[in-house]
Amino acid sequence: MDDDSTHNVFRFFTEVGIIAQFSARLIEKNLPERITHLHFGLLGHMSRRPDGETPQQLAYAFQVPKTSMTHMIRVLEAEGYIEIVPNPEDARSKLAKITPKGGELLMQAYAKSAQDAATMDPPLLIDQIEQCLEPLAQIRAQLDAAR
Amino acid sequence: MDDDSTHNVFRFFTEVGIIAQFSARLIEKNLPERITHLHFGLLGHMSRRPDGETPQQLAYAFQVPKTSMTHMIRVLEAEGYIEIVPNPEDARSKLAKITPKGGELLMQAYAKSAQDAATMDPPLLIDQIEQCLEPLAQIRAQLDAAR
DNA sequence: TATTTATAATACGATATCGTACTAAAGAGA
DNA sequence: TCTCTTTAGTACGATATCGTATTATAAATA
Repeated sequence: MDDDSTHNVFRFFTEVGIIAQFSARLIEKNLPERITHLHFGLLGHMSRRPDGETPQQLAYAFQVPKTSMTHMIRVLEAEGYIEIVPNPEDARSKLAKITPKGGELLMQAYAKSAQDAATMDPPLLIDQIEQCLEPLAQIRAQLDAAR
Repeated sequence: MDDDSTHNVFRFFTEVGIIAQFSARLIEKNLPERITHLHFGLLGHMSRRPDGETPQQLAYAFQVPKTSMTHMIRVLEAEGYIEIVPNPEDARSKLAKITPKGGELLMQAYAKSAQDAATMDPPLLIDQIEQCLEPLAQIRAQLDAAR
């Protein structure tokens, strides 16, 4: 890889890192006290998997250590946004599933954040966002395959 | 903003969040124990500002609370990667400057991470990365202006 | 089957994050 | 100059992160 490409890769990571910070703030502004953007992501993930997922799978999907995931799902369970049930296929394991209250939180935070995003000043650059979407998805898939 | 655009904005934030996680791991793999990708970012930032910056400016630039920045620069100082000197223009304030040892760390971590990035399998999608770079920079600038 | 090895989750402890309250200096206005 | 207000940084405490070691179960193999 030549120096120019290397430089661009680092610039890319820098921009992505800053934008990720901004989006985290945008969403957390519309979430209750102890709930972070990662919890929000977890709820969205689970809402698409009604049979539940194991803590292991969730840790892998969100790229955090297992112990961190243990803590996160405990917070979500303590607040009633998910329930944790035994895994019928493996007695060592568990399944985390979103509850109706969790679904409520997800939808409301989504709606409020969408409203915030829609009323930003200066306005969000929707064209640029849509232009990035496919390449970003490809890059993410590639990084995922490389680990 | 229509439902479709809203959906795309959230998808965009999701992809960006996951890629940011990956890039953080990529870099932290080549950093010493207590040093994170944010410290790496701080060193890069300071290397472009030889006169130093105040903790306040750094907290703003990296979108973290002042108290978090206090802690981060303390770690960097304790390890000798930066030095903290009084701000000659304001006795309440300080200036953080990168040291030669910090410059060393920055360069070595950069070189190692570049090497890792260049040898990934499957290989990094340089074309897609370069294709995103300008729109991402515009989106970041817009988010910056909106806060 | 009995034993060994591998895996899922967690307990625990060290460190990091970040909100609130505080101190000290700067800047504004009488 | 003498308040009054604002601002830069930090102490402190509650909670979060994450590495290491541990427990329980599953899977592999003798």
